[in-house]
Amino acid sequence: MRSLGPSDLAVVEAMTRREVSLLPNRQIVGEGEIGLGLYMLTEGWAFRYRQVGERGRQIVDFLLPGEIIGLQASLLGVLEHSVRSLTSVRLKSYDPRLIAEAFEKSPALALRFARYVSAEAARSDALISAIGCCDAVQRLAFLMFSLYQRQSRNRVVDPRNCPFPLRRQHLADALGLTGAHVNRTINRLKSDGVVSINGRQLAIHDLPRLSELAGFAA
Amino acid sequence: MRSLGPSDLAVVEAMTRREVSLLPNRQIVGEGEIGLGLYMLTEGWAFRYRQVGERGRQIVDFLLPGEIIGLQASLLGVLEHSVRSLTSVRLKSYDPRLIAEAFEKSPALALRFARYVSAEAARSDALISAIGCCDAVQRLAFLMFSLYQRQSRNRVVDPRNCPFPLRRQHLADALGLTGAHVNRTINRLKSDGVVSINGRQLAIHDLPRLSELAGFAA
DNA sequence: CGTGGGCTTGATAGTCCTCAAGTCGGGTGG
DNA sequence: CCACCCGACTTGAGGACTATCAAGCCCACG
Repeated sequence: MRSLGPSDLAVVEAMTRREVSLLPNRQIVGEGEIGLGLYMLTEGWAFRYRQVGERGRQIVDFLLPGEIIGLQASLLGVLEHSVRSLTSVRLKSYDPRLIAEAFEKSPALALRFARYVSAEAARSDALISAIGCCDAVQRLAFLMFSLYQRQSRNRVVDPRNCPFPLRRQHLADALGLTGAHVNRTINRLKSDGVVSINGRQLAIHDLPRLSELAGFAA
Repeated sequence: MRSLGPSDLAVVEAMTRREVSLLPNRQIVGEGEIGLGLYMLTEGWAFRYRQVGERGRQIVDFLLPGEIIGLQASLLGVLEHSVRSLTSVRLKSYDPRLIAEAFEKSPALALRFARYVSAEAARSDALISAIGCCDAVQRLAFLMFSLYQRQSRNRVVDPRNCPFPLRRQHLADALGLTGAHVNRTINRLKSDGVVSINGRQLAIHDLPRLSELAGFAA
């Protein structure tokens, strides 16, 4: 993707508001919010989710540093999901009118936004496939591999020591499983020598195997 | 959404190619394709899906008349899924460069495309939630209700006689179930007086109940 | 040191899958 | 017009996978 020109950046600058920090597990945007929020996650992880019924929570995507929060909502004008911080995070806040402004004045920026939304959609589609067609081992492998790969795009990541701040319950809520079963499945992956989790780090012992289980053709 | 101006339509006109008809269950775009296709579905239904492993097929979305095929692929430049006709269809074909052209010359059109992709993404997210958190009855209710509602947006649809060209296997592949279990579940919905399927028509006997089961707050 | 949340583990049950056989209906050719 | 045929639908029995519930453990934290 081409980088943006000075005029594109000026559009962004004009709409930048302030920067805030949040503790883990705080609501960033949600169904209770007034108006639409538009943010960039400058540090830390977050996740997008939907409340299902009274007790069910479906995590739809994880958000990594550098990614945008609230783009879909700003485009559609309605809030179909909520976003929470997973770790401590730092957010840059923008005026949601930035979107409309970009489409009017900065085609390169608008195209970026559109591609960003498409990429999110592609991730959603991949998650649907994993949940719809795969068993617990494959689902976990899929999520672990995806998150490893997404982190690898921005910087070099040691597969044996990969940041992985998700708790069992996050994995469960993202993959349509229960915390208990996620745990059992992680044990199996560990005893099979594929991956292990220590604290908030993921250690990938057999990357080819993981990617194969994840459904990314070996 | 505001309607497009004459200059927007001119951009579309210039990129319009030809119109084609296809029989049911034909590949429209797929992993085997050369280049990216961009189409509008003028008549009939289609579905977007991903091949998972050797035998698994996950349907990610259904496409109704008036909807666009290949937008995500044209934006990202890669094909993450395939599209097939569900019924007989009629397609208008466009030059994929229409996308880039729109972003350069027609902000209103570009915004439309972006919103379209966002809406698709929102549907994907909703499907994730249904598959991840709901049992078979709720998943079926969700899909039936969604498709009824989408059709209702364009024209008046009789709930007792709603077009529904999906076979059991399509329902199964979309919802992460098997054809056999879809069938049993449909029987239960029928004996509970919620909906019934006759040929290619869906008859909704209890719309409030269906929407409640589907997770759309009663 | 007490406390609480997350993790771990076990027993049990339910949902859904697998496999397979039988039925139905629509299209085709004689 | 009827017999045939194939694909889709239907139904049943048994089994696999995962949920549910509950208890104990461990560690971080106050």
